[in-house]
Amino acid sequence: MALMRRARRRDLNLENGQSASMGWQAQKSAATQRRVLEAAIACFVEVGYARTTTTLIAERAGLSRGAMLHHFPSKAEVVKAAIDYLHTKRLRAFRKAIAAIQPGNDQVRSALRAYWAQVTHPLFFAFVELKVNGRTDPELAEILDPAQAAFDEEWTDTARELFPEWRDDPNGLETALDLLQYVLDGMALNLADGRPNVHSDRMLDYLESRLRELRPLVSTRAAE
Amino acid sequence: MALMRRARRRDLNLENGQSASMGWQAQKSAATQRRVLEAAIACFVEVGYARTTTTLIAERAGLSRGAMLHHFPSKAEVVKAAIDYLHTKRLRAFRKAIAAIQPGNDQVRSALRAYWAQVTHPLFFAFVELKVNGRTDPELAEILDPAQAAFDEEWTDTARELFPEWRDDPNGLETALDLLQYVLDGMALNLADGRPNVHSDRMLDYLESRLRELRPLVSTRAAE
DNA sequence: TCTTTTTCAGACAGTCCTGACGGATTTGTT
DNA sequence: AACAAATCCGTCAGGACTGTCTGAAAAAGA
Repeated sequence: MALMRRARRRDLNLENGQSASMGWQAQKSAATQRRVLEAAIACFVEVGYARTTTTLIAERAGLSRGAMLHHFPSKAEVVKAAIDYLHTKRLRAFRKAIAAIQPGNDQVRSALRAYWAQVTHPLFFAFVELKVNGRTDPELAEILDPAQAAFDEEWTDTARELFPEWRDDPNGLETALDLLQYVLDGMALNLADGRPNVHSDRMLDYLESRLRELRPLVSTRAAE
Repeated sequence: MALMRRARRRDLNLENGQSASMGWQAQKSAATQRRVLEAAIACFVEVGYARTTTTLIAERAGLSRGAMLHHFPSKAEVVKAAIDYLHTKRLRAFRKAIAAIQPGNDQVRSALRAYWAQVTHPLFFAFVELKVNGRTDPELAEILDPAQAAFDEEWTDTARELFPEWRDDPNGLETALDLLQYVLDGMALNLADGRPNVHSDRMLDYLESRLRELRPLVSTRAAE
């Protein structure tokens, strides 16, 4: 039984759609834990990582601190779980956005917009908070780095699938991906508020042209 | 006299080269204050803004907390003064780098490298710390925003001077400047450690080509 | 030399956060 | 119904940080 509880807790971090399979009261536990994690992430976004206290998280989750500390015995555990949760959430949103890209449509533009949406999403701010604080917090970096690496890998794999014509020019593909990432990250950080403006619109157009330019010519280019 | 002290303190924040003009013992005071501010900035870089405590700053400056609180009556004042100090320091370093660019040399490359040096400098991490924490700390943002704006303005003015041939294409110039800033900021953040690698080198080359491309043709282009 | 001002150091109270504990309530099982 | 376990809550001591206070040392002026 204690074994099942542990398993249950693992499940939450990886998936959160399957609540029917287990008929226990554990559902409530899982729901509570999810509430806590979402509250934690919301705190990262709204008050910053540094000022996120266990009191604040519990309050926001509609829970007492004691109750929260029952599910997550220490603050570090909450943070770790929240990072995993955030990571899967970002990845899921990203996959969804990518899956919506049809081969018939303008793939470059779609991928660009998908990444841009990714980066202007509030969750990205949470990630930035963690990343910046991770620079001076080795313990945090240790949790964060794998997540970041997994996200990057997923992204490049997806890109390779989406643009098979780039297969023979890995250097060009890497350049394009780096360019995309750097520009959008830099833009997201400088825009502070996620609102698009004249700078971001112009830069997105410009960037789109450059990516098109970097892309090898496809033999049958019906989309362009 | 108390009036002079105040004036003296102002002077430090704006300039710190002129210690000969005032023959007072105030020099020691100025030196101490400078030590404090440099210690504060070093703390931002090394342990992050959030974990920077007055105790840590004083310790690092080789001072007692009481002594420090004599010069800066509260932590907020230290932070404010440190930001001003950091700002002038970055600006000075930047001006120096720009001034070294000769019309005869490759101006695009030089300007690019100057900005890149700017962004890989430790002081940039301090700025990032402040910027990110400013997102959720209005009081900090209030101090930071003017400094950032001044820096940007200085940078664009310098660029306008340096590249007069861009006068008739303000949109192109803005695009180029935005591109430069976004790419390098994004790169600096993703590289965490300031070390250049294959990604940064490749991107710098690519970026240089794009900037050249954006630049209007100069009638007498001896430098190219 | 004596006085005044400035600079520096240590000690103090007040506040906040964390983690631990004991008890109450709810849920699942027999 | 009765018992066991899980879930939840309030309180506590310990530690850290900030800001204020008092007093000593050093420098300037008379």
